[in-house]
Amino acid sequence: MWILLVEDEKQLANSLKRGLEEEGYVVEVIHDGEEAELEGIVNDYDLVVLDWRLPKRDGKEILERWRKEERNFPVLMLTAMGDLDHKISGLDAGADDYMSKPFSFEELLARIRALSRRSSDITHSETKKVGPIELDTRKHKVIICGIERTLRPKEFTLLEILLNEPETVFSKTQIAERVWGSAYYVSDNTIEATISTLRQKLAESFDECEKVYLDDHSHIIETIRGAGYRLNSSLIKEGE
Amino acid sequence: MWILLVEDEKQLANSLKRGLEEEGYVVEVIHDGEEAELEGIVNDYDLVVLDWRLPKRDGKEILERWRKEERNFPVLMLTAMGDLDHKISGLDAGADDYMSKPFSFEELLARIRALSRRSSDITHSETKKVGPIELDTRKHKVIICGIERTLRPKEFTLLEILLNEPETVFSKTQIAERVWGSAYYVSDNTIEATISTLRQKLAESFDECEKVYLDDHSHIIETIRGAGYRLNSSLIKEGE
DNA sequence: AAAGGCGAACCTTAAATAAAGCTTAAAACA
DNA sequence: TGTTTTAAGCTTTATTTAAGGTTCGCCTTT
Repeated sequence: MWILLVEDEKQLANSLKRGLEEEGYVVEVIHDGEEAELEGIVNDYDLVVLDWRLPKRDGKEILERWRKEERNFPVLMLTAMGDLDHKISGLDAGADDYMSKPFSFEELLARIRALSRRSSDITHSETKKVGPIELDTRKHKVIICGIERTLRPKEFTLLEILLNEPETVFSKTQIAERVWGSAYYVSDNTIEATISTLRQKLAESFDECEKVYLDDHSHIIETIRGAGYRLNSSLIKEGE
Repeated sequence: MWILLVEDEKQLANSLKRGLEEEGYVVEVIHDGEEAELEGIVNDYDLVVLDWRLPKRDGKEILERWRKEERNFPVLMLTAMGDLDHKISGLDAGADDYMSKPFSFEELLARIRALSRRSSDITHSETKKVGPIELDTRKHKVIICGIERTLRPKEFTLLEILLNEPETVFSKTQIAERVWGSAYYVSDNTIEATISTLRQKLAESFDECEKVYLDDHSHIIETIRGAGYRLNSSLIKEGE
């Protein structure tokens, strides 16, 4: 989760940054309106916290520019207490939520969580299907030839990634970042072990299947030596 | 079920809030028109109870603004006795029902139930039935194989959520938001404890049942580790 | 050009560790 | 008073680590 925090009061900005980082967010702080506008156009943040009163550019201008450029990240605006006109104009300009200063950090956190979930709910489709493998995110299950099977959380997310972009090879680093949140503390062996158990479960399901998709069911996830892993490509074509 | 109650008489507002919370609704009270307008734009309530005579903004302005923003929650307006003009203008502005003050709490409840039922056919019918489990929304009771049992508000709402979408796995966050109104001050343990007592009550009821649905009645609500909870799927198919 | 050897990358399994969830009673709330 | 939340110890399950085993590509040798 990558958050841009636009706030000119440096002390406030820093304490928020620290707090958010402790919660596991990646936070970039910008104190200045012009710079914020540019960064927002260039980068695709997951969420922006935007102070409404800023030097050089005010929040409204910035936000309108972003929306014109089709930057659709959720924006949480910070306004002065009781500043009603600004709140309304902010919502008109495309802000998704507002908070009046002063606010508690807990409340900020809650709203950030709510906003990021709201936007991810929309993009996340319910079921994902590639060939004979179907993933039901809502039920948290894989379905192979109609046979259901529950996976453990890490296995599930890993498979989800591979299914999302079949044909793509995912490196260990990419997998670590997307399943574990960071590549930093995850050893290669951890990933290998997870791949291994996932493969076994998939193979078992395919064994029960009437139609034969592959000679060797242990290769539903292919290893590309030195590069990473991907879904077996013959599976993709076959199933469609 | 998340209700916004906009009412400037603080004493009335508080007693209504308490009553509705005892019924298992999550209630947010706002005493002031301006703030109500904003909150209604930002949040997606399931229903709004809106006093028509308010300081700073009147009900009509607020409601018109909401409808312009495509906030389509049902709105129940509260008007002064005999105030016919306001009733008409309110219904024109997009209110779904009205009540004249003074009213009885029971009547308010009845209308809230009617409105929420109307707006989403699935969510709030009088009784809900999934397999052998039947829910009496009005009395806060579960009926299992004809045997009634009263649940506490939190237990009831939680079960209601699971019954509403059987097969779906609900995360702790989702449960917290829908039963407690917000996820951030509810600890995991609170949810676990509620699940635990709910499970025990359900198990006791199933024990008295002649027909056997499950081997182990403590698993009527299944845990999907790392993902959340859902109704036992074998129960669903069996009962239909 | 084939055979053999070597090292890096990868696999597998079980054991150790860590995390998630359960339950009960007691405290706090309303 | 009845309901909800917290706390603590406990159980279950998931994840990581560790160790030894494969496989593959590459380089050397013949």
